Amino acid sequence: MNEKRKSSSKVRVRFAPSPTGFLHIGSARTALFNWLYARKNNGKFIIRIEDTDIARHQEDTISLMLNSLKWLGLNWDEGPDAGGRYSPYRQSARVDIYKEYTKKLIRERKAYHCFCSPEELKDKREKALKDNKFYKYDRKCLNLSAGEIKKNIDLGKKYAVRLLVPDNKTITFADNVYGTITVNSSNIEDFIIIRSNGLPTYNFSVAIDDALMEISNIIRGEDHLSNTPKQILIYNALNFVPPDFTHLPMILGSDGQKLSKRHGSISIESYREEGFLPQAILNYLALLGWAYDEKTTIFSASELVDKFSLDSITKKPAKFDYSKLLWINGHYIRDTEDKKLKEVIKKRVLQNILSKNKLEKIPAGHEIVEGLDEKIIKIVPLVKERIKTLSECDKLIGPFFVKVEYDAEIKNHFKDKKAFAAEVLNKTLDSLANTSKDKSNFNSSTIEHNLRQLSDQLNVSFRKIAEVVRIAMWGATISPPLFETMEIIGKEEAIKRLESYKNILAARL
RNA sequence: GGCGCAUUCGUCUAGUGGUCCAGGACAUAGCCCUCUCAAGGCUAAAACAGGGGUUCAAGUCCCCUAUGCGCUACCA
Repeated sequence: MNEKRKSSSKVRVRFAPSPTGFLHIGSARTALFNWLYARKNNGKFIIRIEDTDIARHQEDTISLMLNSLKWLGLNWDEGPDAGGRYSPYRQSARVDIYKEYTKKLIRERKAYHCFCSPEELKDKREKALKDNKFYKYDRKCLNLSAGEIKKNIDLGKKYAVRLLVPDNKTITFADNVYGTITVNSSNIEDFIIIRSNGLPTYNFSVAIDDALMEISNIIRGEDHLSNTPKQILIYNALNFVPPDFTHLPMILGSDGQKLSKRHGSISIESYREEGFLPQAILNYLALLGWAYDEKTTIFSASELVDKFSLDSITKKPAKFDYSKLLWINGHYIRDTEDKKLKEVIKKRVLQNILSKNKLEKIPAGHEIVEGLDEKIIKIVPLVKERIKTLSECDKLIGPFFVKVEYDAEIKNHFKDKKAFAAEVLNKTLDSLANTSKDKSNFNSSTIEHNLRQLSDQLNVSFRKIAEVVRIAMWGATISPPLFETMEIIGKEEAIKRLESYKNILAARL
């Protein structure tokens, strides 16, 4: 057994989730910072699964998390699926290692058997709490003789193993973010390192694995700051050299409370479904607790790698600001090449628009999925700067693919101006009928030209004319640019829609 | 209760003793552009938690208070 971490200067960092659910915002930020540090320093990024709590363990969440990580573009060099020379990368497969070290600690009298039952301990703790007293394990089992221990074990009594924490020693470590942290060991009880089921507790397994896997830098959430002294105690007991520590400020909900489901979506997966781009999420997450300079807010992944530094991480917990994420996502949507956007949008059209509308609702010619690419590539430039998420896009472009629906409000839109609206529709239909049968004549500029003429002719502002046509065309007061939209829909369908709305008006006249 | 950590516009932040009547971004408001909605451009409003020190000089250093958060589990 190698007792000391090799003093190599190689950067090795890890992301160590416990498989209890989706990858959420906070974990993703931790993963990102580890990844950035590894890539920046030509180091290794390692994934380790901390699955020592059988009760909370959910096997299927492992692949869910790994998929989210992949989707974000955070690739790893060693991990449960990738292997590596420090495998296995799952704590459940490393219990023999922990047992080995436990034996050693017991042999050296740095740890001891504890036969106290969880109920007994709980009672003591609650009593202390009730009396407003400081509670610490009373070391009832510390001085059991070898014979007593053997007898208990032979009797089949369950036991846990506790670390013997030295009294009144100063534990100090330098955190890259929070500076020098000092704790007196007397404030730490002899905490359990092995549960009565034989599995290690977090602080024990994490310290051993980080040491054995030669992790050079630990980058994790601030909630672990108070755990660090305990882990240092373990490093010391085992003669391991502690790594470099960096604790990241927490990410909180808008109310300053711990980010949770109450605050809306917290899993990366749900952001993906909502239509956020991975680079937008990465960019936003990087800005939570880190800043490069006084003005830059947009960073590509490679710029982040290039500019990232542990020194510029802030201490203050950050509130998650959904509207800023939205803005960044909108930026990246605008920034994406049309061709690439077309692919993502196409997927969503097939999944969310065409599949959710029954065939009979889709007008003739629109159920055909061929020609979809050509159509979407024309739509992309019309919508890319008006959407902040892809799910907004779904809503905006629906009528390109599916029959328009006019709801009650839209049907009533022209209340006392029905005659005017009807006139606009009639004149527009006329001019469409008069234009050559040649379909190439049905393009945005001639459409616009005709409508502008109509505006002059009726002496009505152009926007009022456009409003009528828009509502007929889109069943909504907002739409992508009208004339380009009509060109994409095609003359035949455009005429149909003008007539449908005309009939609605007629019915109400 | 004990221990630890934090505190600059509503939000994310810049700021490492003078260059800060505190800079940027999101959000908000107004104007411009405009076929709607956006996008874009311009402008506005908006902060050093409070109190004591140290210093010629404090957002920046020290102390106290307040508030918030974390740990205090046979969770991680």
